[in-house]
Amino acid sequence: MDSKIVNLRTKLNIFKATSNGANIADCPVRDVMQGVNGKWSSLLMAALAEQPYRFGELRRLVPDISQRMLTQTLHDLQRDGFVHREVFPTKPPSVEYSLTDLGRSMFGALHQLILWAEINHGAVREARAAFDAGG
Amino acid sequence: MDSKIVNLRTKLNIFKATSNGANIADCPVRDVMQGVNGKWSSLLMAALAEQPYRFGELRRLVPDISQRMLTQTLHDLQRDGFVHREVFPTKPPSVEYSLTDLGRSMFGALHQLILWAEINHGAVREARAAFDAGG
DNA sequence: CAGCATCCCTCCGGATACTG
DNA sequence: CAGTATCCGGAGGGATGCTG
Repeated sequence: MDSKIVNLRTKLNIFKATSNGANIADCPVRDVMQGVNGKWSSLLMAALAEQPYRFGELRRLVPDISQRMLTQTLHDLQRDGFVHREVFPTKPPSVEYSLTDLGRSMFGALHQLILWAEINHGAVREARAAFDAGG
Repeated sequence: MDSKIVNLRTKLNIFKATSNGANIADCPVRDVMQGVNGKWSSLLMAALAEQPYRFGELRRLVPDISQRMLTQTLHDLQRDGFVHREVFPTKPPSVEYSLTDLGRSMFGALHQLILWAEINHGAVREARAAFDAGG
């Protein structure tokens, strides 16, 4: 048993949240994970980790995101301090999105998960197939 | 610009998915992230990374999860090959859940994000407060 | 170009009651 | 103890149309 993990649970109250009148924000994991939880968040983080992009460019990069969800997800990422939004008063106006320092820091961790997903994608698919086949 | 990340996008088609007739499973990030995306998945992974637990123990560890969601999330994690489910034919029966090798491997990456969340929770909350206050 | 507003619907997930 | 079954409200998210 990894003592670091036990310490993590004990010290940070990973599991305690809304019970006993506490707010969900008291649980760092749940609170911060909500940023990653969105259907598009990690995808947009990966895109902006590459380089800054404008609104329309992001739409083209992620063809099947609706403009509503793009707006909303970028807004949420901005609110969490991960994304910086810069408006250039050109005509027509253009808006550029980029990662903040906090965003880059967060993506450093998220990146590990993305790399893992790429490497082990096949294993996960096989596990699913086996599960669906035999039980 | 990090060439590794550019390579990631190009090579793995992070952003392409359901367009041009492809399945979402063609995008490793989206496909695997769905496991993490669940409201309870990462929490249960963290719990089981600590040690194997039985159904009722998990309920007590995560007081505000409904038994429906606990069943369903464990089922999904099992299907993805992250969690092993072992039934002991005792009376009354007991079921133990533990991480598989694949699950432990995945949690290695997820753990980075959890640690990040703990360390930077304050920064995220401050960013939100600032955003909500001034825009 | 970069969005906000509106409508609408799916499905996530909670509450409750019942089984092996 | 460890689940299934059913009902149901609300958030998530798509489609469309309009603005600065």
